[in-house]
Amino acid sequence: MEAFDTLDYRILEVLQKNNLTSQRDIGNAIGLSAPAVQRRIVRMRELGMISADMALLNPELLGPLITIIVQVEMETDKVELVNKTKLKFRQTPQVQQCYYVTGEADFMLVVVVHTMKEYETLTHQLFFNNPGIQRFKSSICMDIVKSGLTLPMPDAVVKAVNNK
Amino acid sequence: MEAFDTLDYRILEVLQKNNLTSQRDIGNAIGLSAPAVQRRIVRMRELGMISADMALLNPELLGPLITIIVQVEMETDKVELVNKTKLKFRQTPQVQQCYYVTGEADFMLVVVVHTMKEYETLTHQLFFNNPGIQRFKSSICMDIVKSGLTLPMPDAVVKAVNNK
DNA sequence: CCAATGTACGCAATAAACTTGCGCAATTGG
DNA sequence: CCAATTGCGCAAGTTTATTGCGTACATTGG
Repeated sequence: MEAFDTLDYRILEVLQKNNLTSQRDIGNAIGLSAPAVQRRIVRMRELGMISADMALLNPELLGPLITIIVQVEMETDKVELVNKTKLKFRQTPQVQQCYYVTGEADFMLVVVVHTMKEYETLTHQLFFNNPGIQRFKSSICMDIVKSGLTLPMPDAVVKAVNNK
Repeated sequence: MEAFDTLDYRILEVLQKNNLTSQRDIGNAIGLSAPAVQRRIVRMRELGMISADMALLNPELLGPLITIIVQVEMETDKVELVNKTKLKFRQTPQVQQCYYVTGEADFMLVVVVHTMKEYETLTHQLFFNNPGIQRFKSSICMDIVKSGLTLPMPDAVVKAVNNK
């Protein structure tokens, strides 16, 4: 009742690549009926294993967009201040991703804006107006070589599929 | 025939958040019939505006996963070598995202692995075995504060929706 | 100015996919 | 050994997606 089994992972593997795959097709691929697949998917949604279903858009066609990787360094590591900063990043639409990391920088951000002017405004909002932030370094993206949020499946699943 | 209009962008805005939204619901939201929405979606898929449809999985529940941000610095900027390196990154499943950027580093990678041992093996494959790579810096992710690939809509669209 | 063309729409019908009820088999626990 | 639980497949029911068709509107060319 608690955990997920290999069949679940194989369903996830498919949905992660294409969540419009019909339950019938998934069923055929893994040896289950469509309703069985459906019930597993519902369950995985309820348990939060599948957290969202989204369409991936093409940045090239959506208009001129600038992607910037920002490394943010904080003055102190006060928990309260860090949490407040996290919240701010989370709430900012232009911040596509935010990682709290070890090393020199404290945060790594992936920011998407329409213009450099918008980015400048954003830096004021996020960094200059924030007392806890010491420094930030921007790396402009010239090429999105690869983009995705695909996660690797547990080793056991990978093996099971390869041995088929 | 060529471009996209405001209605298209509003459809994209919805699908980007939840691509399981029914065409009827989208239609009601923007004042179109379901078939009209359907035809626009088909067209946007054909033109590559919608490049994929995927389920987002929960890293916490999928098992122990380690996310690492890697900054890669190359020795030379020879086009040939850069392209070869891009290809290698693109083909590596553990590389979730790869950005070719300006600044100190040449590449920014988001890497996801099951164990540090796997990461060590990966660094050998990707970096030590690659003559063009001078140095790389790893930042271990302690918290995925925000994750997504949502793109901002053209300003005109945003305004149009807010004024409704 | 008026036809001809193309494009996008809505409605209605069809097709496909999802969802649910039900009975059965396998496993688990008393 | 029996009752309870779990997950399955099948078949029916429901919703959603897709397609055919006629119409409206804008653009173009005579």
